[in-house]
Amino acid sequence: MADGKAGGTKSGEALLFLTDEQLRKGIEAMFFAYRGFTADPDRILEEHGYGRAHHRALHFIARAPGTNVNNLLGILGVTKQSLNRVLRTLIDDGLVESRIGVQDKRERHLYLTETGKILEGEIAEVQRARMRAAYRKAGHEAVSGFRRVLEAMMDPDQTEFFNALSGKED
Amino acid sequence: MADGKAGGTKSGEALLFLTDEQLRKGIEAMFFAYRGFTADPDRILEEHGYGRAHHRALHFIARAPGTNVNNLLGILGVTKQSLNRVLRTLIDDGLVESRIGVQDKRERHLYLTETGKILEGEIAEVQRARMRAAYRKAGHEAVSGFRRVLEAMMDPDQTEFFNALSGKED
DNA sequence: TTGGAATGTCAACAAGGCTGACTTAAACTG
DNA sequence: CAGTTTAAGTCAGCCTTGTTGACATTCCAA
Repeated sequence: MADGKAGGTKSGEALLFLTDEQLRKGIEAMFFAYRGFTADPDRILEEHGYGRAHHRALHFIARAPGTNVNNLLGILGVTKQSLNRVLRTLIDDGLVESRIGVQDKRERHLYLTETGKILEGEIAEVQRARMRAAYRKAGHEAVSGFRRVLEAMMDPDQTEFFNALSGKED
Repeated sequence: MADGKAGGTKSGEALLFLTDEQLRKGIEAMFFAYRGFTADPDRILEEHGYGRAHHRALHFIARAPGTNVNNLLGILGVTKQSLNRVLRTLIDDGLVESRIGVQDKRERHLYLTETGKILEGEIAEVQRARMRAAYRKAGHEAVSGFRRVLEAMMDPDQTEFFNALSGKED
């Protein structure tokens, strides 16, 4: 409390003078934007009787086909039991296939079926569409700033997952 | 599908060439960042036996003291029954005060009590701290891009609430 | 061969969304 | 003034998605 505020130091270039008000706007922007971000997927999922948890599973299985359950648990940050319920549904509905590991037969490797790929693709497309539109509205010079702030906001372990998923090149 | 890709056109300045891969990274960044964004508040809330729903109510009451229930419903995008449960708890616990309207006695105007202000302030501070740190890490030129993309991602009605809450000046 | 890891399953529970139905009080309107 | 609409609250019940705890199975590795 006693620290910020006054810019006793040098330049003004590297130092950010962020009022609580500016920070609060950023916070509220995150809140409202996240709602928009999930709105389109939610609509499609609802038609199929699924929720966000199903989407998250589909997304990351699509992203890393053959991933095992433990890895998925780490990424999603939920309990085994919670994920299992969702996964069970997706497997029973024929959207996800669970193959027993070859080297380690305890592990189950997860893949999307053709049906699974269709639904995942449909959802991914509306989500990309919104992202595309947002980038376009904001201007391309906004994109890198957006991404940099988001990455800086993650917890370190989340950042690891994020980077591990990245296809290296951006 | 047949359109994007090839940059047949002029410059390259105004046009964005966004691969699905780049969009996907933005999507995943949103996912992981939002988790970071809520992590600190969640911790504090848990100590008090509250959840995110309580935080959202506290936040917007703090932001717009004297707001009525209907307005809050609009901002939060939940049902009356859902909000009521949370509000009931906060009122019973003495964090929120509900005053009958003067002009319109049907309305209830909501205010934080001193206790409510303390908890809200505590949560707001850790959230601002993370936002501040993220801005600092990302560099100040990233901030405006971040904000512009988020605003562009909102649904129009959410944008309205967002702007209505803003103290005009940024 | 035994300990531990990975997975799955059952049961129970809680938070926080939802819908629908209904009440009360106040305000508005013809 | 009567009737309708609006704001809020409440009751009951449902769903998703998170949580714990207990326990079985499988199978790798020391």
